[in-house]
Amino acid sequence: VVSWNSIMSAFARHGHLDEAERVFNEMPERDLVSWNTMLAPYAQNGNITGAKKLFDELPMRDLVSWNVMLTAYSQDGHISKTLWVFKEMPEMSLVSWNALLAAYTQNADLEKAKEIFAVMPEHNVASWNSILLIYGNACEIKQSRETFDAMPQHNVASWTAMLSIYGQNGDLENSKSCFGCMPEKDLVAWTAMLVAFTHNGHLQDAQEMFDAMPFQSVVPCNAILAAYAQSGHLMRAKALFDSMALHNPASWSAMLSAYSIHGHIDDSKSLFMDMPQRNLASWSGMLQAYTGKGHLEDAKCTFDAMPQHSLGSWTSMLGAYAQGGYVLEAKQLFDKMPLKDSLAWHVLLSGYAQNGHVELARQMFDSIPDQN
RNA sequence: AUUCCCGACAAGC
Repeated sequence: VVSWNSIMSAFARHGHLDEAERVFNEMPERDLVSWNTMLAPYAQNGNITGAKKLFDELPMRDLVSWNVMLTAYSQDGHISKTLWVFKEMPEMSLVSWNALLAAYTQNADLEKAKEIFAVMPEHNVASWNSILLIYGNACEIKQSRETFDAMPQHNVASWTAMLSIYGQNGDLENSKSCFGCMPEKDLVAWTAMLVAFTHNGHLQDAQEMFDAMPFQSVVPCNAILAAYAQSGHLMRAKALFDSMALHNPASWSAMLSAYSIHGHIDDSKSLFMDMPQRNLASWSGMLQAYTGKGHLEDAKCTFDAMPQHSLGSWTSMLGAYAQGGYVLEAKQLFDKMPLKDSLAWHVLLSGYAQNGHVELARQMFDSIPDQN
């Protein structure tokens, strides 16, 4: 069984889930490890429903199975579900506590995270890493650094987290020195350094990282692709996109939104048609292509065809009507919005104002709940 | 390296 399990997990590690499943189906006998090996990728890919479904089908469950389920929720920041599983599980380990802690980190809930950290029976590097991250996400760089200095050990994740935090705050020098100090550099570390460069507008340095990187993966490709795309190097971005062996949803949406933002509607459209699956970001990207150029008919068709809407898609459509002077349509759409944030009010109001509907604008202004 | 915890990627907000 152990050999079969090893083969399975090797496939799963490299993303060949279909192969892993084939092995699972073919093996003469299966133990809990086999089942858990099948379960884990669901959590790692953020497929909560898939994880839950398989979890419910498990013939037996051990601590690992429960932990996998716990992290499936935790990674998505579902606090209530995470807590529910945490309370439901028959026993828990340090891993379980860390997963719970990570859920609060996802939610940027510093107070709760500190509370959990204080009550958990023991800590390891992963627990400390969560704390330094949560400070970093709250822009408490000093606290983050103090945590880093105070923790008993560091691993690659600690160094990489610190590197990214500096990068997010524009401190490239410290990012670079983290990268230099790391005893071991893996794919994630390299990518984090690359991203620190792209997010701070250092395309050249990013490209050098990319070229020097001893690993290859879709993630760093996406990062550099997005950097080129955003800065208007569309040909270069497209060439990179075409050369990539693998595309994930992030690759598609980086490319699509670049076309849309820069007004290349036809390219947006053909890319959109080529997409193997479309998520909310894809639809929004396509919508943005039309609204940005005032193609109201196409925009509306796209909007109506969307399987789901976000606040952003509503506002985008609303803005297109308002900018085009179609205040009636704008108002109708506005009334249908299930949720109206201040941006939506603002967009509609500006639409009235810019098109000379002073009286309507005034009436609208008076009915705004939050008039700042 | 038989399965579980922490760090990297797109876009909107």
